[in-house]
Amino acid sequence: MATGGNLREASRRAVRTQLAATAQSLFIAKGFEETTVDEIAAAAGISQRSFFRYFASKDDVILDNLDRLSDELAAAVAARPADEPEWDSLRRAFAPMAEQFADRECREHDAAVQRIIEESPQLLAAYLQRLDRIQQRLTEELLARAAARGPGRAEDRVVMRALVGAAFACLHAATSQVAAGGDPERFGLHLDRAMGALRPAGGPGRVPAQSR
Amino acid sequence: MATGGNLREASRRAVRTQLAATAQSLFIAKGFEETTVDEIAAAAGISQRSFFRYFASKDDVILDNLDRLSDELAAAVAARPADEPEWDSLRRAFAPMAEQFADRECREHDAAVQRIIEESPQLLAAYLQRLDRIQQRLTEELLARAAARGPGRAEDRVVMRALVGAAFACLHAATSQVAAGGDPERFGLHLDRAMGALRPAGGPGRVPAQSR
DNA sequence: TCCGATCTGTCAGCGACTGCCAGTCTTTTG
DNA sequence: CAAAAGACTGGCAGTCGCTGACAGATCGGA
Repeated sequence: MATGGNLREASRRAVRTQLAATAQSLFIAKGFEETTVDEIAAAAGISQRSFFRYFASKDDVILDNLDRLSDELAAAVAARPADEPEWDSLRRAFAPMAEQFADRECREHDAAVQRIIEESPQLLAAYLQRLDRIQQRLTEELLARAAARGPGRAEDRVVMRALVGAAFACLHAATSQVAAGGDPERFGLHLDRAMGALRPAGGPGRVPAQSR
Repeated sequence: MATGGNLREASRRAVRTQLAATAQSLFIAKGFEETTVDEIAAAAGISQRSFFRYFASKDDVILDNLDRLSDELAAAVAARPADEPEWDSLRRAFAPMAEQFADRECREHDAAVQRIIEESPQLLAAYLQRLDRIQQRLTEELLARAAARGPGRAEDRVVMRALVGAAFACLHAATSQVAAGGDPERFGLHLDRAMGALRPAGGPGRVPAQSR
């Protein structure tokens, strides 16, 4: 049960990685929508049917990283002190992404992937929808955190959702800038500037209760 | 060129409206993804091929209102004084949508449509992508407005994009709340609370230059 | 009345995606 | 070691969204 399952699991992951790499180079060469699943499968030496056993959809080849990102962000937010302003917790949770863009190796690759995403309306749509799901998850998490701290003002789901959405708007703005030809090295700078400009007021950074 | 084209145009619009109504009732009854284009076309008494002559895609039956919304928002923003803080201009531009939700007639219908959108991942994805395009448009518009006013700090595309995205996050949060079973009448209230809580600081509401 | 523009349905086809079946290969078990 | 169990694969057929091409119907204007 130990080695057997892990070996299978590892093999599966290896094929997935190889498949994703093959697909990405095809996308860069021909464009996302101009590349058929048959071509990807043929280039990887498997059948189309098997492709869909590794990825649930053509989009998934590019976007499955977001599932990992969702877990990382949720963990990063959970690791922050409960009394920290939500905006700062989100900003810190985004930090690893900025570090990744600082790495000269990943930088060009990630920018290329982002360019693929933003060049295809279909992919961009799927991308935004996944970001939306991540926002929902983080909203619930922050909501629970706030409720655990002070059971007085728990009902601000809308404001919390907007706050998380605003933070992701900063992230998306910085990412788009990089994809649109901006220097990838400045990603962290863009993110900091945007999140600094939009930081909600109210004391030293707490989200204000407002109009109640 | 006057009446002829208009008559044709009017007829086309009428068919579109009828088609959209037929499709929406089917979506409400069976769900979006469980309803095929063939069924919609049959229910409307036309061929599938003709359906695609009126709507570019199945999504379009639900989402083509967004094109009109895009124009309305752009016009509303353009009508605001150039020296008004961007956040306030956006807030005012959103006002007509709140009024529409105040109308008891449209309220239930719009909430139902929004529920259809949020219940289908595919539709939600397309919806978010269209919102993204509207944001891009408004960003460029506000950017041009800022550049025309003071040619000093024109290059803040990222911050401006984040600002517009944050405003739409407030809009989306309020809309989702309504779709998720919240009282549609409170839409304007939710929107105001969210936009009040996230209003960027810096003087009386101007977006701060920050870290420069 | 006839001409041309427009609208329509039919058909054929592509691409993403799925269910089903059969064959292969590996792992487990008696 | 052989047999049963299970995972992985390819092929086939079919659905659904969507598109191009063709031909017939319809309608407005000359």
